[in-house]
Amino acid sequence: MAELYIRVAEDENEEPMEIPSEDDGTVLLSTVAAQFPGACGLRYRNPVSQCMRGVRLVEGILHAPENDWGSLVYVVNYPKDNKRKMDEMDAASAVKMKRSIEKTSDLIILGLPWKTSEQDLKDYFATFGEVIMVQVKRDVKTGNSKGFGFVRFTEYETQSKVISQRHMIDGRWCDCKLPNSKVFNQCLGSPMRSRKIFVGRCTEDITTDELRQFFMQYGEVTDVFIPKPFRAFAFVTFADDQVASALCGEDLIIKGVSVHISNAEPKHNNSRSPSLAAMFDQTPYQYPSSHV
DNA sequence: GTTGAGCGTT
Repeated sequence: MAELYIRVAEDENEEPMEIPSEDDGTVLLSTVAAQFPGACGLRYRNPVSQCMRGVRLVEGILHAPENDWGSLVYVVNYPKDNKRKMDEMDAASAVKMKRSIEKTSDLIILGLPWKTSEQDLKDYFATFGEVIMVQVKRDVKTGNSKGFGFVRFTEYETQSKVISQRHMIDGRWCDCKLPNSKVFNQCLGSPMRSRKIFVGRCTEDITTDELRQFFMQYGEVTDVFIPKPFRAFAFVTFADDQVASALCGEDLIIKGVSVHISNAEPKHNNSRSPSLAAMFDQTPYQYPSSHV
């Protein structure tokens, strides 16, 4: 599809602005946000049904309905807590609620045969339900399996079933459990008022632009930082601390990689996380009063 | 080129 411009407006009755598409016909959310700061998506009125329809958004990329943007006017979506008069807590509690009801987690698989590959894992676990991520942990130098890995399912019922039994994989009995990091996270108390999140388990091919485009869907992103040289983590700062705290504890999938979101800790700090310190120490962790 | 309880390059 040749490069073209699509018509975007704040509101159906406002004058539209022309916004460029990419070579493949998609439109980047970041392009929209450049003109409409805080935008998190697009919608349009379907000429046939007269209903508003949402535009497909995958990892920061907006896809044309029916592969053709046409001459329709697309209307900007904003995060609910920006536009509507919602209670202060709603954005955060909505995510937390969703998580507590039926949110899947990465599961650790212990005892894998050395030869088992990610494809083997995917083939095996697909018999239980839809798999959205598998990993075999390997020695970075030799590439040899460390004998354990991770799996993530779409459906919570699938996860429950998989946890409830042992698994014969390539001739060995393996256990699937909630990883320790998860168990601790469930004990996390009140979130701190930080607008910055720590994005752990990043791979080297994930760029700052991709992080920005991905996290835009949750709220306005004001900063992305990736340490160099590569250290497998990044920081993302939102305009709204509610968005940041709502994401803490989540495992999100970016470019097929499961990254882990936690609160960005203060720089000078002992190696133990606040939640661990709070659990094992008598003295509660003191959150810093001013922290960006 | 080995191994067999564990926990994902903060």
